[in-house]
Amino acid sequence: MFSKACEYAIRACVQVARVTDAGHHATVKGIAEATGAPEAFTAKVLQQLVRAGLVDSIRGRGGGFSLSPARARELTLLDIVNCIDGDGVFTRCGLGLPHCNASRPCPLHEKFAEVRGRLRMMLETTSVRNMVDQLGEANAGFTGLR
Amino acid sequence: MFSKACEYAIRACVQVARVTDAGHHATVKGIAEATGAPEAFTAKVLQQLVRAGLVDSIRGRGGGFSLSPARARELTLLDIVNCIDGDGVFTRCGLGLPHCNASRPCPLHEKFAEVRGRLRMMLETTSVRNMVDQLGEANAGFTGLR
DNA sequence: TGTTCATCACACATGATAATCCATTTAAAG
DNA sequence: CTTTAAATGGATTATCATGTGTGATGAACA
Repeated sequence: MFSKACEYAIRACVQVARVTDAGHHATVKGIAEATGAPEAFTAKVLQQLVRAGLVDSIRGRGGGFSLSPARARELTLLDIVNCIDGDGVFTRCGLGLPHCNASRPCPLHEKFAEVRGRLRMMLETTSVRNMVDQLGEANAGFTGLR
Repeated sequence: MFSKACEYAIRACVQVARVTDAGHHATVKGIAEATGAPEAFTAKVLQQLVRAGLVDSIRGRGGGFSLSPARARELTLLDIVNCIDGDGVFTRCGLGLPHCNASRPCPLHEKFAEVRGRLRMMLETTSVRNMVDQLGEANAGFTGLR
């Protein structure tokens, strides 16, 4: 469905928000451990998120990544997916036909559009904050999910 | 969403059914041209479908691939997707968490399950025959869709 | 019986994604 | 001012999906 990079990005954002809530900056090392993602690759993905302005970073000792409560409330999974994977998941023809569109639909076009619309809606209405809330106290480390 | 191989497989099945309806056997060359897929790769995908028993093939001169009307009515897109891509699309965690399941769900689990269920339902209720009917007379070559 | 047209099987090549490595920059702490 | 901890950026490698090539096999036809 999504690329690995995108999956790591979503997990990372949730973890960054959690750590920010706890009053610290999140380091690549800590994020990678908590989310079960490779450290170097996580760093790459985080860079993309920072460059796009989705999360903040502070360099140097004591630095790390952060996501303010206000931003975590605004930032949706759709934003993250769009940032890493682009909008291909929502726009590309399900059968891979390059010239398929509303006016010249492939036999699956309508049904696919409906499913993808739901996916998009689901991502658009789910904020990073929602994810953190869902996690709750039970999964103290996120690690528990692995 | 699906692999290229899977997209080609679905397109190929539709074309095979069309040609069978017209009373011929479908050749790799013809299928590849009609569906706009690379010939050698199409051949490979068709082999998988044949081995799995989803379509029939006859070797030698005058041979090719066929899909009887009865089979085309039974054969669903879900069968094809399962044959080529497996069931990962429907079972894998949306965030890529290996230990995510119903009893230990990730924050997105429920919502994802709902969307994937719809996708699955959509594929399960769409037969190759349905696809051929949708195409209709207007797109005589399938090629028109490209 | 040999030529031709077709699938079949397997090896090979290419390209994109995933993952790693290393040097550089930045900033706090000692 | 040196050490240490951290992000950043570029280059490199690994893995896998995608795509190609080549020979073998089978069946019809002349």
